[in-house]
Amino acid sequence: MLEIRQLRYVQAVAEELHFGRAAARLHIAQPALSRQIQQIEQQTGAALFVRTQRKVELTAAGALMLERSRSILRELEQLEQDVRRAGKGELGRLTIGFIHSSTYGLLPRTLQRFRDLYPDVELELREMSIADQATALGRDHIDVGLTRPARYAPGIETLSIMEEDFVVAVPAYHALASSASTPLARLSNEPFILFPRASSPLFNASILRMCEAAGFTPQAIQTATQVHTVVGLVSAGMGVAIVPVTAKNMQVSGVAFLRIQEDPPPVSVVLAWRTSRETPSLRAFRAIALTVGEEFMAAQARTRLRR
Amino acid sequence: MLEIRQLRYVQAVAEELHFGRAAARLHIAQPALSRQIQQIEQQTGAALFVRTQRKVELTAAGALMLERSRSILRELEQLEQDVRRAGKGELGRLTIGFIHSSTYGLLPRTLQRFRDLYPDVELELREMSIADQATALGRDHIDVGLTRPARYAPGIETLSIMEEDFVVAVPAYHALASSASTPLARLSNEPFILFPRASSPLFNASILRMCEAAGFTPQAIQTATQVHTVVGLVSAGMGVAIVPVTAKNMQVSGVAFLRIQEDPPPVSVVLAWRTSRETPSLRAFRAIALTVGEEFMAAQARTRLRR
DNA sequence: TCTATTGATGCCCTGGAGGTATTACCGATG
DNA sequence: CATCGGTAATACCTCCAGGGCATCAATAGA
Repeated sequence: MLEIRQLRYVQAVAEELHFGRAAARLHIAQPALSRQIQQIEQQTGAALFVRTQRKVELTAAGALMLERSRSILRELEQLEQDVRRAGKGELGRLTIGFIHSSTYGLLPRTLQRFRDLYPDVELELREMSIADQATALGRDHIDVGLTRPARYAPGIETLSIMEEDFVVAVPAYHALASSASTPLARLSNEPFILFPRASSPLFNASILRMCEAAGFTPQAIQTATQVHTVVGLVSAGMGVAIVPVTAKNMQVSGVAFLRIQEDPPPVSVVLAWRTSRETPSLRAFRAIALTVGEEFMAAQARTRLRR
Repeated sequence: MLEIRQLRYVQAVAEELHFGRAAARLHIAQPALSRQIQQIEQQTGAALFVRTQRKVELTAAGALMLERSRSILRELEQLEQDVRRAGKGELGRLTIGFIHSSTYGLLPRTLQRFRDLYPDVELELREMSIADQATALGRDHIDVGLTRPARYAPGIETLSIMEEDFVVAVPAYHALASSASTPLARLSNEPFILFPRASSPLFNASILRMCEAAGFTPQAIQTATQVHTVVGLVSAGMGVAIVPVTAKNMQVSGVAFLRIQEDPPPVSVVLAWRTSRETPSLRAFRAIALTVGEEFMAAQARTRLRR
């Protein structure tokens, strides 16, 4: 089979139409080039050049080979570049699972920054519940999940990229609505909108635990899986709720958010991925998500200090 | 730059996912392959394979390289084949000039046979006068001309591919129309349709010469450049003419053709081309045109014998 | 713990690509 | 017409990168 070297030599001679100059351009001596061309001609059985003593001319076969060689050499160069970029994670495809609540801030900012830095990595986005992401990771349906801590199968690695505080959400007309913060105990007799234990075990357990620490068990009047549904129900006046602070970004009117004076443990947003499917793009995505998470937390801290 | 060998090695390992088997397939030893792959990875800075002790897996960069390598290797193989074919004249493009009279038999049959044998040579056809072909050859506008003997510039080679007899054409109602042949002297008082000396010097001179040998000078009542126009005028009853025998194939009714008893020298059809632009396709075309010409002459001879 | 498998490493060898010197060929030039 | 200049081809030698063989290292499985 033809070698790349041979294509480059043919190209040089065909373009210079002069063995000496072509050899100089290739940084080899003229006899070596002459021999290589001869060998190619022998190998293909086709005369590529007509060497009359005073000039070199292309034959039809030579012209064909020049044209095609150029194209192959271009492709090869492109391939090498692309492999290099793929190795650095600048090229490829990343399928990202994410929970709905991350669409309010964390996800869009991460995506924007990632696209700026790695414009040639195709991103595919899939909104999925925490549980669905766990199984999707196991089946390689997604490369990475933007999700919450949970029990993952072995081989799944997680990285906490941000912790967010819980806040209390009350209807705008509620007596507490104008306060900046409240002890949890003040809510002991309020009707609660809670997360169902089955589908949102993390939120459910965290909230029950903090209420119990405050000395009461919240009375559920309704449950809802997604944070934004819960906030919607609060806005409709059905009751109060404890939600992660990102809920503030959801643009639901008629709801006031209050800091919890007991400072209960925050809830994490994590990235989850399969260790064996680590790719450079994934590493890059992790790094970016982490810094974005840190920025969000810094913003949270500033807000807290201002009050 | 990447070498073809490297692409083939990557492809083999990527497809086998096993260094030992891949090496066997490449007819080299496993250590050599391991080293080559390492070198490629170092050269591109991208990990192509993940070697866990029990199995080999592709990375994203490796998958990319596999796919693109396949395509480049295919192209390269195709290139080598095509160059080989171009060298044998089975591929390329041939621009052919031809005189109008060759369209009745010689040209179509040559083209048909050439296309059968060399289906991948593109043929471009240009009807041109003898003089135009001479200049077109000098300017490389055509690769070969199907024409008549003439004075060509130096560097133009010609090959006679067939000789055709002259015959006499008379209107169907003419007294001679039912004869198979005639001596030229019988035409001494007929009105003649002749070829103009300026644009058809060969026919003009040949006809004048044979008439003079028969003892008379033909009386021109009209001149016309193309054979089929001349025959048309004969059919219209304007006079008689001396034309090459191919005129019989022109499907003009109301004309009778007679052999000339003096057997004057025939006229040639020649191929003309520029020596320096000799290509394999051109050689192939010459060979085919020559055999077709011989077949036509054999057919002429048979016809002559039958009478 | 031992064995089998498989990729990596060390060391040597060789073919072929490349270099230098030279030749062969031809056109130009006085 | 002899000579010179330019150019591709040839002869011969060198050297190195790709390849082979032997072996190691790491891990899974019995």
